[in-house]
Amino acid sequence: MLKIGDFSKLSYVSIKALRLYDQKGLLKPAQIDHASGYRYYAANQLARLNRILALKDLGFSLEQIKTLLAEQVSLENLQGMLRLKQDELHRQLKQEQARLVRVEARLQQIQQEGTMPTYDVVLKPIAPLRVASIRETLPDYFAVGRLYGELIEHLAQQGKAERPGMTVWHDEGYQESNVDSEATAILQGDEAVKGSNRIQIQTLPAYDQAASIVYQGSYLQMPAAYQFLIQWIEANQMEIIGPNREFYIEGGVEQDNESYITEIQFPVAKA
Amino acid sequence: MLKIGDFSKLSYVSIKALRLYDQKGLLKPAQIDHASGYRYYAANQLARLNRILALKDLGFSLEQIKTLLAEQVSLENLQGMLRLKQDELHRQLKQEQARLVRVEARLQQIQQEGTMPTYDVVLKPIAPLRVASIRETLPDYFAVGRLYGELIEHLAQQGKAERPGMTVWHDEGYQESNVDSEATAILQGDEAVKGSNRIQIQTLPAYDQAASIVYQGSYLQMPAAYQFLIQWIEANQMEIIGPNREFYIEGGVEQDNESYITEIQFPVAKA
DNA sequence: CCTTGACTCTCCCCTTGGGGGAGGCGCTGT
DNA sequence: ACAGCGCCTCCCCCAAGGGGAGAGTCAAGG
Repeated sequence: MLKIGDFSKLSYVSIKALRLYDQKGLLKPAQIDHASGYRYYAANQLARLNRILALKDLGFSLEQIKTLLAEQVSLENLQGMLRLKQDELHRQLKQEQARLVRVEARLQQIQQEGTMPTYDVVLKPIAPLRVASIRETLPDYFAVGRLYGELIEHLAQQGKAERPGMTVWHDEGYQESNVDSEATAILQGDEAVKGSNRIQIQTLPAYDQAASIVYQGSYLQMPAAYQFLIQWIEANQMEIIGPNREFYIEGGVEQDNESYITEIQFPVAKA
Repeated sequence: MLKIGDFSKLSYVSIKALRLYDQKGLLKPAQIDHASGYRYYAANQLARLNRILALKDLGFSLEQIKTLLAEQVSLENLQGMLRLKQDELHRQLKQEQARLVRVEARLQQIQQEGTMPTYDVVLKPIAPLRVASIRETLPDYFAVGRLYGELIEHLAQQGKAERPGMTVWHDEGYQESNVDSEATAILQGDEAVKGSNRIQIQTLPAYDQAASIVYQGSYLQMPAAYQFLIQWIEANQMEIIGPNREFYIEGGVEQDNESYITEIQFPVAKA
């Protein structure tokens, strides 16, 4: 019979951990002195402890190990849990690799710019979005303002207030002219709003991932932000899988207001 | 000014997290109503929040992000932290890959054996070890018992009790005869013990990693455990980088006592 | 103006796998 | 018999929030 300290040295497992495994029911000492509370381990419990360590090393939690060590666990269960863990590790591995790429991309940006990058790209999921919208091909990007005028007026006719605006740009890449634009007003949950022959009520699709940045400044300088975002997407080996969106978080009709805040989103997926 | 709920929806960050970032000093609301305690955020704080999210996504802790966001952080510091993170991610990646290999190896074992494997391989570091030892080339593995007799007698002459025994097998691979064997008695910390012309006092080298299993049973059946361990080492793409050791955790002079417990260790490194 | 329902506040407990330490006995060697 | 270490339980701590209680606040409709 070994006292906990001896067993700890033998197994390279801390006394604290051994007591925890006792408490969690993973490895009860072979004997416990009821008067003193001292734990006494048998040398052959080292085998069970080693099994625990091996499973822990495979990435299982103590709770999972407990079920894996239960007598009644079937071979299929065992294999199932291992396969699950295998999948999980696979996914984690890919995630970590992507993370590494992102760190490297940021290092490169710093190298090039000589300072902390101006923008920060965030990946986020995009939920489906109910909107009222007008889609039209316009001579240039700035002409979209007129469509918002129409939208606001349409809502006002139904006694509705102005809504946050968002533009969907349907073209792939930059257009000198003939810009396929969709101006939208974002609707709440299940709010009833009527459309018209120019104005459509629709639900925009969700995307698993979008790369987004928040841009503060005049609309005139926005192409630089676009360029940054598109470079980031390329550097991180992703591809654009849908039309991009512009959310006007704080905005208005002037072109060169430096305090305007806009969020640009590109739906993306790992290439 | 946005209330915390609006800011949360805008940023896809939970209210709980926003309050935490406030408390930790990462992102203080632009304004706080002193009477009600309500937090009010400005839209342009979204940029800072996005920077926080981006850095978090790179794997930094909130504390690290706080220092990274401090105004006085220099470009070198920034690059340094990113490089460090890059290294860390590299190491983690390799570890995860090794873990995945181990899961796959275990799945294969189960496939072959049709049951939970008999042994569990544990990787552990090996500390330097002070021993009294006799090294000799013996006719076979079992002959090592005689050397322990000598060791015990030698210790007894100095008024010392018996010590836990351990054998170092210096040959690479299995030997039919002429087994280069070293029987050792493990000494405590800095205990003074004299050697002799046959008995050496020495400190055995440390190893970063050893693959070990605990074997319970007769010495006669031990080769099966050896085979298992060596297969595991191969399956996990490691190589043996030193002589293996046998610790007699519970043992004696009989050959076929089924309750004997032995730990087998092979120093290894990633191939 | 009042009420109601949706928001928000602080405070507390919970998660994993133990680490650190306090205060109080137990074991062992001399 | 005593000293010194070993062991016990109990409590608090880590990161990054999640869940919920109880109480106060805000905005809109009647």
